[in-house]
Amino acid sequence: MARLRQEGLTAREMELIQVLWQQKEATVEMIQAKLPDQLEGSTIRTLLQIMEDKGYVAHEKQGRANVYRPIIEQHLVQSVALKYIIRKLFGGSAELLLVRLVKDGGIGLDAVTRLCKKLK
Amino acid sequence: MARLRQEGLTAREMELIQVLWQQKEATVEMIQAKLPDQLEGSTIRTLLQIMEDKGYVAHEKQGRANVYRPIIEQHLVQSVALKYIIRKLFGGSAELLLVRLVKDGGIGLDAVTRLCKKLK
DNA sequence: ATTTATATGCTAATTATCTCGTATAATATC
DNA sequence: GATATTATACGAGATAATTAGCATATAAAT
Repeated sequence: MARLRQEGLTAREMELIQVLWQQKEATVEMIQAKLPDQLEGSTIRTLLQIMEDKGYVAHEKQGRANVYRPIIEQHLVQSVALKYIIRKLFGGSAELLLVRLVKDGGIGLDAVTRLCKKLK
Repeated sequence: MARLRQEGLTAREMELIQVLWQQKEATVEMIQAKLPDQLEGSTIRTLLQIMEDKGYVAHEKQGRANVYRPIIEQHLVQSVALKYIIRKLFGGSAELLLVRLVKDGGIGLDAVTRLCKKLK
């Protein structure tokens, strides 16, 4: 039976591709070392395969190992995720999200101010 | 075997509790009407039961129907979601999230500035 | 060239999430 | 009080996500 998967990245897949964004490219072994949880190589390989099917990563052989690299820009995935939670949890208001971010202390007010100046 | 569930809200559960936040309280039927997808009442009831077990909603009988209400504040769930995607997609940097938000045009620079002043 | 080591690709199991059917209980109606 | 109605609670199956075992292939070493 044909496995039907969601088009987007799952939670675990996001963890993997984040490593790829940081490292530009990586082998299974390198990814394994960077992950928060300890996963078997075969597990990581399965996920990479799925992500490749979905069109998020590509690989080429180098020596006997596969070297994987992301083929989608990080900011695209970020944008999609942001839009999603703004709509689902903040009633469509990005401003409310920002307010929440500041109030939570996730970002300092000075940091916001600094950003304002830099982008002006 | 004892079903072990994650502590947080799943995607579908968030949809339901969103309705409860908006309506303050609601019956299964009311929730059903507000949902984007068409779900059977029994499905919604199952989800509500799970959410009640997790401690997110409570209910009381009114007539023959259960009336459900959220017992967790919306901003708490918002915070958790924000932390989640900051960690998963922005390498732990809330600043980067803000930059992306502005660059995407999700929030105007003037709005950020205005917020800066207001919170100062 | 043969051996050794190890990464791969396949397959399958496990866990989690989502969904609904149906028997039961509770309410309303007559 | 008997009957019809309808929401509930339970159980269970379907779908999706996560995980890893293992036979095979192949690069590297001698």
